[in-house]
This record gives sequence, structure tokens and C-alpha cells, in this order.
Amino acid sequence: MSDESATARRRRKEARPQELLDAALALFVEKGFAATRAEEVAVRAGVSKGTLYLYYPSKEELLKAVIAQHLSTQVAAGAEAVERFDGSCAALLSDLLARWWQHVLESPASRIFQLMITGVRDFPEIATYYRREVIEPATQLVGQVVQRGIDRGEFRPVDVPAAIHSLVLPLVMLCVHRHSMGACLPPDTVLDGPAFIRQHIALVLGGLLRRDDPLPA
Amino acid sequence: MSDESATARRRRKEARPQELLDAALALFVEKGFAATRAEEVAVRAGVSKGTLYLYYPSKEELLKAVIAQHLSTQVAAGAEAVERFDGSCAALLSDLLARWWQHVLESPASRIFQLMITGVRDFPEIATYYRREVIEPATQLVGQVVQRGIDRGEFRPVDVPAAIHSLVLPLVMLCVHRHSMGACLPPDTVLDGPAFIRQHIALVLGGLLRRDDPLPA
Amino acid sequence: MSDESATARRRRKEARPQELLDAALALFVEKGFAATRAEEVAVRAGVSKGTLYLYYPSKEELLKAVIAQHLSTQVAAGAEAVERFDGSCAALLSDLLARWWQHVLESPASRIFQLMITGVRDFPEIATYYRREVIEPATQLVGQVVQRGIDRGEFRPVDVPAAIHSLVLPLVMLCVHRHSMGACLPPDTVLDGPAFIRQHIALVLGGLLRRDDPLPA
Amino acid sequence: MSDESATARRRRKEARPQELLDAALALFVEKGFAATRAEEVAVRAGVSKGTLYLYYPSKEELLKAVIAQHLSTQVAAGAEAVERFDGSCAALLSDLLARWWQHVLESPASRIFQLMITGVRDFPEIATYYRREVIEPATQLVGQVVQRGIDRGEFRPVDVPAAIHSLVLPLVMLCVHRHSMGACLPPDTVLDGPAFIRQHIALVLGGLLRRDDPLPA
DNA sequence: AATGAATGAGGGTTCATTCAT
DNA sequence: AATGAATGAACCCTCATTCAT
Repeated sequence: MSDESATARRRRKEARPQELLDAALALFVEKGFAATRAEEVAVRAGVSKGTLYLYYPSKEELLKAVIAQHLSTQVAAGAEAVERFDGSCAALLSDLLARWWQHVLESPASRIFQLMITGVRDFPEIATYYRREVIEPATQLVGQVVQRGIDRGEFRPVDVPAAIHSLVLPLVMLCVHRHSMGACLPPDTVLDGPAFIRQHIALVLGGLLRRDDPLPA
Repeated sequence: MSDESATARRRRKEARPQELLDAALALFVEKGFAATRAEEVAVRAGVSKGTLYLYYPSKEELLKAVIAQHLSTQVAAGAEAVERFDGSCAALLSDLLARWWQHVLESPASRIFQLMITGVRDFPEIATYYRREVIEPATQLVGQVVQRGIDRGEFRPVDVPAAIHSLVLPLVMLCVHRHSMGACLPPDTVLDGPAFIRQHIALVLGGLLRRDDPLPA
Repeated sequence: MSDESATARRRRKEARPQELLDAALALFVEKGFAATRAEEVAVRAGVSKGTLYLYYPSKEELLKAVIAQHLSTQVAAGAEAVERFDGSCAALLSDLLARWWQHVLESPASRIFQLMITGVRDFPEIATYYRREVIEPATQLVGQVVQRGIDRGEFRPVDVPAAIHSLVLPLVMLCVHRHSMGACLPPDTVLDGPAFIRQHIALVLGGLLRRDDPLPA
Repeated sequence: MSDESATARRRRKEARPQELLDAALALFVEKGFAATRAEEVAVRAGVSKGTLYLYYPSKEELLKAVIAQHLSTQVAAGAEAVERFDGSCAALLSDLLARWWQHVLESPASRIFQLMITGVRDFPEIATYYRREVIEPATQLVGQVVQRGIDRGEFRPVDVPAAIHSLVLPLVMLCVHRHSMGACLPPDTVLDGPAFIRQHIALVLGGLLRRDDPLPA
């Protein structure tokens, strides 16, 4: 009996950090960082205010942990997809970006982007982390496909870094916009995410492909 | 003599709002809205805390005024340029976007974009204002040129709203990025603004133009 | 011409204090002392904030002046009435109190009582003034009539000061109540002033008169 | 041991609201509501500013709680006395009022009346509360005894509501006066409370009793 | 490990009063 | 005498963090 409760307790203890992160994510996403009070996070996680500080030394650290967790997981999947894919680079790029962003847009990660952008200035370590864990791998991934397309003669010999940004930034901005300005607009005026993603990719691919090649379906 | 003084005084009074806006802009740009104390703004403008409240009824209204001033002026110039221009739509679009964003990027307006996006959620009126005064006119302007290009057979019959976003969002994001993540990166790793602007426009124009037309210089 | 305007100006200057007192009275009556801003008084009097301070050195002094003016005038009339009257003491008392309080209740003086009671603690000089100018003369007047009634065998030999208070305090309280609690009640639940005054006087006179005398009409 | 401490702590927590109310009462009584700073109340209660706000959400709510506590308890006792009493209505009324007001006059409740009257305009909810919890029950109680006296032929058929006011308002006013004007007068000139209460009651009872009945002792 | 009562620094805002013009 | 722009002291309240239990 005391064994069982000791185990249960240990399990609970081990689960605590994750429960707190989940609570924090939910509240940060809903109300923003500044407007979320430390106690609210604790209550949502089913513990007391003091306990929160047992696991995270400050509200800032909590934000950093939330961001870290949610952005780290996003990149690996993409890398794998690139590995496996054997069609045209245009199709790969299209697939890669569409899948990824559709997913991000539907998940809390999209608000996390916005929180990042809202908050990094105050927490420069986050920027470093984010750069290393997210921006660089993702940039490299997309750059790799673009470069491969150029090498194969599929794409025109464009400036690769600029192409990456032209491809990716509107999608980032779509996320950010949705959670800042978009949150203040009547719902029907907000950009249709999936449609925009498709059209955007098509348009930029149009600029990327050699002029005499056909556009991919 | 008393006339002279009275005049000087009136001039001072008339200059106050602008002096306060300038001080606020500088501090908001430097430290962000939340981290800037009302009194700091006043001191920077060379007046006392009370005087600030003589001209702006709250810190929030001050932010709104800063935003209003810096964003409102940006749109008119563009409209005029479109009016005057008589070359190809591609050249017009290219010129329009390049000029505008190069200018924005060099001015505090770029940080203002970022403040907007950071802060609108807390001040929904700003969103309304911004939408009416900036987004809608600018969107319409770009849309008009894209549509004209399609009508003239210069551009492919793309989805106009999506094209607008593909053209503009990366430029918005460039601004935002520079003042959030970019502010935390070593200077040499930050995207070269003017170069990116040119390349981005070229790339998207490539997707916009009929495939059998030559790209503009 | 310059003569005329000099005269007009002097007239205006002489009228200023009264104009300011009137404005202050109106606002204090309407909003209370604390809630009335110095500038409001000035504006209502048609002058600037600075001018107010030219005539009264502080907001407190202004209140004192308002109270002084409005309470001083109330007593003289009563004294005269007592002088002239030649009927029964009961009739005199009844007439005196009814007339006076009906008048007070309809005038701003009733709110001034309430302001006094609300505010004296903060301005002890007012208490002294009020006591000397209002309470003592009025008390003496009523006491004189009661004593005369006792001397003439019209009233029972009651304790005079207590009788004075029993007669007068409910009427004071009526005023005070009307402007404190009464201001928060639905209008139809507020005590009917004139009726209460009559009934109250009748009731207390009933206690004052010798038991074998008839009540006055 | 830890049990003991926990208990002590809980006791302390449970005692806090009362300690704060006592501190607030003392200070409000001494300096008035507006002149008392929230922090002073906290310090007087031996806690920090923040702790005050842990128990009462605003200074205004604190005042309301003080008023509520001190006025609510006053009425029940009276009702009981009426229930038990079996002598004449005159004696009951006399006993009821004398006991009650003597008590009130000696307790902080008397200043609370004055605070009410000073402050209700700013806090209309207090008026509602006060009316429901104090005025109406007390009015009804006194009215009931007066009516019973009339029904039994002990009293003359007077207007009951007016009689209630004639009986009660001087006593209310006595309280109010003591803490406003009275606080500014030399102590020896202040009305002798208990004596006035007795004489006032005797006088008004004299007006209430049938003219051919003897006055109660 | 967990609690939750207590803390107190911090900042926005108001407004009576002053004083240069 | 009159103005009204400027001042700055005063005060309420919030909330991240601590620590005794």
C-alpha cells in the first residue's frame, strides 16, 4: 500500500513538469505571456503556486521551456520526409511546405511562433535556442531541396537564401498574423490558411522553375 | 515682447505632442511598450510626468498615436506613384514594393510594425485603425496593379489576394523579424534587407509573369 | 471708452468672488466637495484655473466661504419673526420651525448642511464659524420661545436644551438624510418633507404642551 | 508539532479578516475613509499592503465590510426585546430606544453611522445594504410597537411613519453630530448623550400618549 | 515534496497648486 | 488682473516570488 502510493507519487512527481508545461502552453496561447499569472498556471496544472516554483525558477524560464519543447519537435519529421522522397524537387518542396505548415497552423505551435516573436527581445537566450534548434535546421532543409533543384536543372539558378525566405516567411507571417492582427478581425475576413499555403507555394514555385518547364500539377 | 514670449510659448505648446511622440517612439522602439514607463517618456521629452497626461490621456493612447502617425503617412506616397507610372505592371510593382520597403526598413516605421504585431491583441482598437488606414489601402493598391497586369495579359491569371500576400508578407515579416529575432542575432547573420527585397520581388514576379515573357531587368 | 471698459472691468472684478462662490455651490451641491475639481469651478464661473486661486487661496477656503455665505443668512429672518409674533408660543414655534425648514429644504442650504456635517472634521474652523453663526443663534431663538411658553404656563416645565434638540434635530437629520442616503433611494421611497415637518412638530408640541390644554390647530 | 503550527497558522488566517476590519474601523473612525490609506490599515493590522488585498479586493470593499459588520448586529437584539416584553407600549418603546442608543453611542457603531452618511453617495451599494439590513428592520420594529400602542388605546392615533422618524432621527442625528460637528467643539459643550436620550424619549412619548393618560415613570 | 499565506517593489494616473507670460 | 501650461506629490492596486509550516 505504501509502496503503491510511493510509486504513484513518484509518477506524479515525474509528470509534474509536463503537466505544468501543458498548463502554461494552454494559458500562454490563450492569453499571452504577460497576461497569464503564475498562479493560474499552477491551478490549471492542479498544483499550488509554490509547487510551480519548485520546478521552474521563474515565469520566464517556464516560457522558455514551453517554447523549447514545442519548437524542437517540429523539424525532425521534415528531414525524414526529404530523405525518403524521390520525385521532382518542385513536388518535394511543395509537399514539404504544405504538410508542415498545415500541421503547424492547426497546432498550438502556431501561437508559439507568435509568442516567440513577441517575447524574444526580453529573453535573448530563447533566440539562440530557437535559431539553433529550429531556424537553422529548417533553413538548411529547404535550402538543400532548392539547391538540389538548381543542380538538377529543375530550378533556375536563383539566390538560394533569398528563395528560402520568399518561400518560408509568408508562412511564418501567416501564423503570426493569425494570432495578432487576425485575432482582432471578424472571423470571415481572416485569410484562409490552407488555400493560401497552396497558392503561395504554387506562385513562388512558378518563379523558381525554369521558364520553359511546365508547372507541376 | 510679451507677444514674442506668448508666441514662443504657443509654439512650445504646439510642439509638445510631437516631442512626446518622438520620445515615445524612441523608447518604445528601444525597450518595447510594456517596459517603457510613462515617466521615462516624459523625461525624454523634457517635461514632467503630469505634462504627458496633459496631452495624452493614457500610455495606451500614446502608443496608438505613435502608431497612427508613423503608419498613416506611408500609404499616400504609394498611391501617387501608381497614378503616375506608365511602364509595365511588372516594373511598376517592382518599383512600388522596392521603394516602399526600402524606406520602411530604414525608418522607425519598421519597429512600429513589430510593435503593432506584438501589441494589437491588447488594444483591439489599434487593429481596427491599422486595418482601415494601412492594410486595406495598401492591399488595394497592390491588388490593383496585379489585376491590371492580368487584364493586360502581362501576368498569368493568378488568385489576386493570394498573390498580394505572397508579395507583401515576406516584406512585413522581414521588418518584424529584424526587431524580434533579428535583434538577438549577431549583426552579420541578419538578412541583408535591400538585397532580399530585390530578390524576393524578382522571384515572385517570376511566378506572376506569363511563362513566355522575358523577366524585367 | 477706456473709461467704460475700466468700469466694466472693475464691476467684473468685484463680481468675481460671488460668481466663484455660486459656481462652487452648484458643483459642491451636485457632486460633493472631494469630487469637484478646482478647474471645474473656475470653468463654471467663466474664468481660468489661475484666476480662482487669485480670489481663494485653496479649495478648502472656497468651501469655507461657500458654507459661510449660505448659513449666515438663514438665522436673521427667524429672529425677526419671533419679535413680531404675538400669538401662543405653540403657534409661534410651529410657525417658526415650519417656515424655516420648508425654506431650507427647498434651497441649496439643505445640501450645505450635509456638506458641513460631511466635511467639518477636515476643517475645524468651519465648526467654530458654524457654531457661532448658526447653531448658537438658532438654538437661542428656539430656546427663548420654549422658555417663554413654560413661563407663561403654556408648556410643561421640560428641560429646555433637550426640547430644543428634540424639535430641531429631526429636521436637520431630514436635510442630511435627503442628501446622503436619500440620494441613493428610489425617489418615491424618500420621506415627504413638508408632511413630515408638520407631523413632527405636532407630535413634539403634543409632548410640550400641558396635558390639559388643547393642541393648537 | 507541525499540526500545532498548522493550526496556529490557520487560526491566524481566520483571524486576519477580523484584524483588518478592526484596524480599518479604528482608522476610518479616527481619520475618515478618504484620509486613510490602504497601507495604514495593513500596517495597523500588522500585515503588509499586499495582505490586505488578499482579504479585501479594494479599499471600498473594506469600508463596506466594516459597515456591514457593525450595523448588521445591532438589529437582532431589539427584535428579541420586543418579543419578550409584556409591559406598556410606552415603557417598551422607552426601554427599547434607550437601551439601543445608549449602546450605540458608546460603541464605534456611532461613528459608523456617520461614515455611512458621509460616504454612501460614493458607494450606492452600501445604501442598499444599509436600507435592507438596518433601516427597514429597525423601522418596522419601532413602528410595530407604536401601532400596538395605538391599537390598545395607549397612544393617540398619530401618523405612524412620522412618529417613527420623530422618535428615531434625533438619536441618529445625535450620533452623527457627535462625530462631525461635535468632534470640533470643546468637550464640555457637547450634548450629554444619555441625558438627551432620556429626555427626548420622554418628550416625544408625551406627544404620543393619550392626553388623559399619565406619563410613564 | 507541497502548500499557500505573506510580501513589497513597481507603475499608471489624478489633480491641487504654482508661475512665467 | 488673468491665463493656462507645467508640476510632482500622493495613492491605489497587481503579482512574481519567498518561506515558514
